[in-house]
Amino acid sequence: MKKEVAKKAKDKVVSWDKHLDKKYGLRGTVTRSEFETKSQTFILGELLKEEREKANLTQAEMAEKTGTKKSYISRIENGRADIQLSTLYRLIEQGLNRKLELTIH
Amino acid sequence: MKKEVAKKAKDKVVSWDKHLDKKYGLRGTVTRSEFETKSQTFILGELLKEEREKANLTQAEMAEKTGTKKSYISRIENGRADIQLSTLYRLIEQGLNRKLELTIH
DNA sequence: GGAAAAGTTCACTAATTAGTTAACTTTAAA
DNA sequence: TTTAAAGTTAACTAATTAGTGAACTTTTCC
Repeated sequence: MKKEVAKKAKDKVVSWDKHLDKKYGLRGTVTRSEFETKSQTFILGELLKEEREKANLTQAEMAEKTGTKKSYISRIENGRADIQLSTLYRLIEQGLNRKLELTIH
Repeated sequence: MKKEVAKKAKDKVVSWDKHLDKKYGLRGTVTRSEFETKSQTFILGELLKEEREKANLTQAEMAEKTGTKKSYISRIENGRADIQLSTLYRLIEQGLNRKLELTIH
C-alpha cells in the first residue's frame, strides 16, 4: 500500500526540462528561446547584484563607476532590461574590475 | 656578445597585457573597457561564424532560423554590431541549438 | 572563365535600450 | 520608532540596435 502511494507520487514527478519542453516547446523553438532569454536576464541580474554586494558597492557607487545612474542599475539587477553586450562589459569591467567570459555549449 | 644582443632584444619584449595597459589604460578604466568591448565583439563574431560553419549553415539559413536577414548576420559576424543579450541568445539557441554560458572571472 | 551561391556593405525606418529625474518604498542603524 | 541611506519604479527623451531591400563583391565549383 505504501508502495502504491509511492508509485502514484512518482508518476507526478516531472523533470524541470521536461516541464519546460511541454510548456514552452523544445530548445531551439521561438517560444522556448523567449522563455530562456527572460530567465537568463533574470539570473544575470541576480549574478550582477551578488557580485556588486561582494565588492561592497551600493547601486549608486556602481552607477558612478560605470557612468550611469542607480535607477538603471536597479532595473538591470531586477531583470527588467535586455541590455547590450557593451553595457554588460562596462558593468563587469569598470564596475567590478572583473572579466566576462562567454561560452557556447 | 651574443648574450648582449639577447639582452637588448629581451628589453623590447613586452607582454600583450602590458602593451594594453600602456596604450588603453589599466583594466577597469573607461578607455580600456571600450577597447575590451570592441575586441570582445570581434571575437564573438568570429566564434559565431565558426559555430555556424561547424553546423553547416549559410548566413541565409541562420537568418531564417532566427527570424532575421543574412545582412544582419554578416554584420554581427564581422563585429559591426553591439547586440542585445536577447539577440545573442536567439542566435545561439534558435540558430545553433546550443546554449550560452556567461561567467564572471 | 563563367555562373551561381554566399557573403558584405549601404541606406533607411521602426523598435528598443540607455540615460535621466523625481517620487516613492524598503532596509538598517541609532 | 525615527531617520538616513539604499533601492525601486514611472515617465520621458535621445541614442542605438534591429530589421530590411538592394546593389555589390567574393567564393565555389563546373
